[in-house]
Amino acid sequence: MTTVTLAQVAAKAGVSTATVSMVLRNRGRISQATRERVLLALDESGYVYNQTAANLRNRSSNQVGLLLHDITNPFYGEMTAGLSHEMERHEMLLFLANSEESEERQQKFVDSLMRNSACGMVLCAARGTPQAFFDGLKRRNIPAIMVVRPLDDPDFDFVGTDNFLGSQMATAHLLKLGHRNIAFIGGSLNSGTRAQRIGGFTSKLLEHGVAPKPEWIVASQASQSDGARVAEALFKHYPQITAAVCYQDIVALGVMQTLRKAGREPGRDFALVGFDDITEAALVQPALTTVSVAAKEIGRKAGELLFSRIQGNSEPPKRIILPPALVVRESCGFANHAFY
Amino acid sequence: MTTVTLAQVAAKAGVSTATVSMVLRNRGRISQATRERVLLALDESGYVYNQTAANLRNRSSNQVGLLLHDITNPFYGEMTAGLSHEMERHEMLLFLANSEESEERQQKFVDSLMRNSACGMVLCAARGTPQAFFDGLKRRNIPAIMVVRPLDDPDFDFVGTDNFLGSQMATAHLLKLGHRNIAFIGGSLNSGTRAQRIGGFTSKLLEHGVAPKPEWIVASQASQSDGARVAEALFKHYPQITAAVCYQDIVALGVMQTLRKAGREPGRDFALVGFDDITEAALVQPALTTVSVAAKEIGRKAGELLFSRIQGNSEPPKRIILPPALVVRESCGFANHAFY
DNA sequence: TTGTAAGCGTTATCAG
DNA sequence: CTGATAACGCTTACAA
Repeated sequence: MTTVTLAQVAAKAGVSTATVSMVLRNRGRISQATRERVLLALDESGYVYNQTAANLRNRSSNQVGLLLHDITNPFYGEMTAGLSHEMERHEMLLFLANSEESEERQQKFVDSLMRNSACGMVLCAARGTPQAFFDGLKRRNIPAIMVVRPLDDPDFDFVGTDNFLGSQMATAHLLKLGHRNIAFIGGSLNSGTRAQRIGGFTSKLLEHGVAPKPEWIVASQASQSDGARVAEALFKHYPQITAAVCYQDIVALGVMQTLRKAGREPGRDFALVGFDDITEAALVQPALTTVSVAAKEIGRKAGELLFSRIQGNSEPPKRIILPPALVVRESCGFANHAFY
Repeated sequence: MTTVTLAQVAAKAGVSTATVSMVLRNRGRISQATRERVLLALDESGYVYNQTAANLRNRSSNQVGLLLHDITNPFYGEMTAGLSHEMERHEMLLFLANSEESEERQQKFVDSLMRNSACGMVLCAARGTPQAFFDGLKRRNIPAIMVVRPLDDPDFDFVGTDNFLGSQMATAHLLKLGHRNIAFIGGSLNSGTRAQRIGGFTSKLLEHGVAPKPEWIVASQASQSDGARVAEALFKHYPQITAAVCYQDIVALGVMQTLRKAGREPGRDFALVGFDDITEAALVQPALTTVSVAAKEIGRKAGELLFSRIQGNSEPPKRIILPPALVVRESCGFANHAFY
């Protein structure tokens, strides 16, 4: 496997490397005749452009990183698809890493990106990442967009959704349907996203004169089984609960199981709203009413913003908050008198 | 942002670049004294290794590509996690691309990998990829591991599961339970994976003296709703069917819906086996008996094999076929007298 | 044990 | 419009 170089193509075409380079990149003025000669030589030689050499020379690159904490979560799968699509449009390559919430792996990935002179990155930082990590990133001076997990450092661009508003919409929906005994199920205790969603939940309850009960706000892991487990304990103590806002769709699916096991049919005997609008939400029976946060769109927007930063856009840091939408399906009953 | 180079570190430490390079890579014999001096200079200067320059010089790289057709499919999410983890162990970076079944995007990604001198790749090729694509890949002479979708080209390494055997296990299970009128539901018509699974299905039927009925083998898209739709038509024509092997778990979930709609309870009036063992399989009611294919393990194994190829392992192409396992749950009745 | 210097394959500057 | 040639930052014979 001999690699064909520009010089070899140039020799073959009887021109200089400078000329070949210019033809390749459509720069400068090249006569039609030589251009064709070069193109032919290029074609015949089976030349493959060496991006590494170009990057070294240009002190630049076309590679960006994406750091997630859990790629197996369908939400992040969607987001990755959106970002990947956007990067592809710009002929950029996407490095992927999965921190699995390990701060060490996260740091290693970022270091690796620096060594490989990536030109930017999109991060959904591991839970509990210390400020030092972000400070280090700033010192590096490389475009970095934070996504999904809210961050209070105002120096970074951020793309996410309005958790507060989404949760308010879900809660308002249940209230309009007449529910008063509403629980909030799911999320981990130290999650900022969860804090925002709980904020939306309780504020909307209060707005309607309903006092939030702390005992009815329970955490769970991001899995169907843990959602089911947690809901079981909750409903045993408080059978008067008739509705719930769930932190995530997968948790809502678990809650559905628990309800059925107790002989209560979701959508008839109990109203349930989820969060995320994952694919399964539309497919399950009854179809899950949920707050859609457009994961793909977050990926796309993050990609767009990252690209503009790479291009040199130096406006002050932005916070792009995508509006959530309430997707009314069947899990709160077949009522369709919700106007918001 | 001035980039610190080896030369600058060398100057600072009062040694040559060769010395710094050797210290950095723990090569050659360096006296303890100078090593320490260099380490100090390295530290004080905030030096960042330039992998690009090293790669150019070495005509190598530490970057591999992963091409999928649908990253939003949970199965591939799992697989990606397995591969990513394995690559990380070897300090390699992973490029990700999502072909969305587009042959053009797939080709673009591979070309891009070549330009960036990736040192290997893992591919789950788009459906209907022409042989020319694979031939082109061979000419490139770069380690490439195919995964999941069976390929009849014997020149490539392959990691996947034994669809034939898995399907046989599922079918045998139903036969042992006494079923004779068994359908096969799901998969797209031009899928090689499906062909293998159908092969296992029919061969096992024949082994037990049951003639496979072509009308009872129906295709569907990879969604719960289409599984439901397809099953509905099937059961209307052939109410005598009492069991089914499904191409995928999600299809099986759709079939469950259809059964219930017709007043038949899965696990009691009808026996159902799925394929994939997705998370939902364990959680649905009745829990789905299914063939497990260990997506994460496929990713891990593919990574392992790729790494060995990159290291120069030139044994003939391998086919790593991970053994499927029948996970008996409740959707075929609560019988537990299956011994295989 | 350490230094010198010639590449790796591009790009860009400057002549011609 | 085209050609020489000096970088880009690192590695590695080969010298010293």
